[in-house]
Amino acid sequence: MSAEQDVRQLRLQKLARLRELGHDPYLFEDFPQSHTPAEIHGRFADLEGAEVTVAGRITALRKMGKAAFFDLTRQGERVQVYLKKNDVGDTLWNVFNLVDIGDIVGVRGEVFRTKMGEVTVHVRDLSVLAKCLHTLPVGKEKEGHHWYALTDKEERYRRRYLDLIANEESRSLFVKRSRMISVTRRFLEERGFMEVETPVLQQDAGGAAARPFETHHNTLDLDLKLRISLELHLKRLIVGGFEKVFEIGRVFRNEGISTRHNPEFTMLELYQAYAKMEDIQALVEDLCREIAVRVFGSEKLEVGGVTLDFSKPWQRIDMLSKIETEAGVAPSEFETLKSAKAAMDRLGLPSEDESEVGSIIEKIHERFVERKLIQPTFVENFPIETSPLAKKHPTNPRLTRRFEGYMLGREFCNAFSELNDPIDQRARLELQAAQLAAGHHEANPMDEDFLYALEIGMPPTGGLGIGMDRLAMLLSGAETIRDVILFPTLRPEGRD
RNA sequence: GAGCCGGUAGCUCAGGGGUAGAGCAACGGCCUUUUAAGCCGUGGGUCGUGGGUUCAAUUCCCACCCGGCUCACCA
Repeated sequence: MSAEQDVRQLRLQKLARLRELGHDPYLFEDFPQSHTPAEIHGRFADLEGAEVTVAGRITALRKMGKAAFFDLTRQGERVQVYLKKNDVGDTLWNVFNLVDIGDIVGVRGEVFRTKMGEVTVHVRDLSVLAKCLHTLPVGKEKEGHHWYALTDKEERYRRRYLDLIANEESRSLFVKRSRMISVTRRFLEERGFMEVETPVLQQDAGGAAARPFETHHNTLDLDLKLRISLELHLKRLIVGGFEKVFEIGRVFRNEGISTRHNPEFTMLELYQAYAKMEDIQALVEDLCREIAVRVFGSEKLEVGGVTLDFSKPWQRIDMLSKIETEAGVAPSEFETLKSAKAAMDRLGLPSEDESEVGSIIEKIHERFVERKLIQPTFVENFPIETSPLAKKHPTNPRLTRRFEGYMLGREFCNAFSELNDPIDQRARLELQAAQLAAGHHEANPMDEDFLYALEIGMPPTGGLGIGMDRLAMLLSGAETIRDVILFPTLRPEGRD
């Protein structure tokens, strides 16, 4: 007996026998519970001898003739249950003998402590609430050491429900991710931000440098794209008079998949009227500290051997100055395309396809600076060519009032004082549209309605975008973005 | 897209040109305070898919599929 299909047949037979005994698991609609496993342990002094009800999945089963112990696991918490034939009678004993590891059961019984000292529920009644028809990869565990957990990454991603059952670290990571987003939402609401929802389906997807997914509306016979950012609609709302808005939503980018990229991911964007870049920096500092404290319990987080310190102001660095110290390229070398390409050649980076100084600056920054930004850091003064929606720097028209946030050598946010000059914005979008027409799939399309909105008048505004998956990854120490996305995008399993 | 690594029982893995092994899980038996429960016994595999070489391929070769990592892409 081992082929998984045989196990399934056998368990279906057990299910049939349960029904013959008048115990149909699928007739139960609820199971009120008096305590969680953690409460039973934590309040043992009060509960000893008292009756409790608790339900969960059976994750271990130790039968000993006419008695048995089993573990019930619920929401990552575990409690041991003891059952013996004399206490429950023949019928319930027969029911119990049709139970397997993986089944979901509810029990009623009194709390006691075993000879070995473990707090345990002594069963008087037991209800099978769902049969598990397959062998469950639960593994075993003692003193924090695990045996035989589900480790195959492909299986964990494709069948996340098994991963969540088998790997407590995975379960708790997704709880943390959820709390991060919850804390973020509350943080913004407390500061007067209003949450809004803007269209996912758009005729032209702009606001970021990315290639969109394409789809089609049948009735309208209209080709549509999935959004690549939230930016342009949120700024329309600032024009409309909402002064603090945010959206936490899915965006879609039709690009390669890697440990840091999933085609769909969760973006937070917020816009605050009458605020500038520095105000947004303070907000990011406050938000990260809030998340660190309220989700992870401290202003200082141990991640991958590093202590991330959110208790003090972040370091601010100038992009070009840092490139000079880390890569040895002087700001003056970025004055012409020719000298910038020469600098790239000197650093061993391919320069043939480069047509803009700004792009070269960012590539050198990514290659030589980014990975060194371990503690929370803001990089300021991005080149104008790669920042088509940001206000110009007041004294250097080749730079913008834009910054990105980094920690652990990775980017996680992007923000700027928003460009609200409709004439300048038109010129920059025309340049983008020309690049798009020339085959740069990631360039921004022209958006006449957005420009019309700016012509109505947008107050000076600070904006921010945070990749919430990236942030979850960084703060939790996850190795890949797939570990913080419940169902990451994978190729379909080949039926070959 | 390129390179490297991997895919063997439900899970975690070993093996290796001659019809495949372990632990856990499963099945049968014993066991009324166990906890990686224990003891005795049993079954379980298209070795990712398809070709090729060979008397013989799970093993060697080629192609493909899926995954992982690194790089590229991500202005």
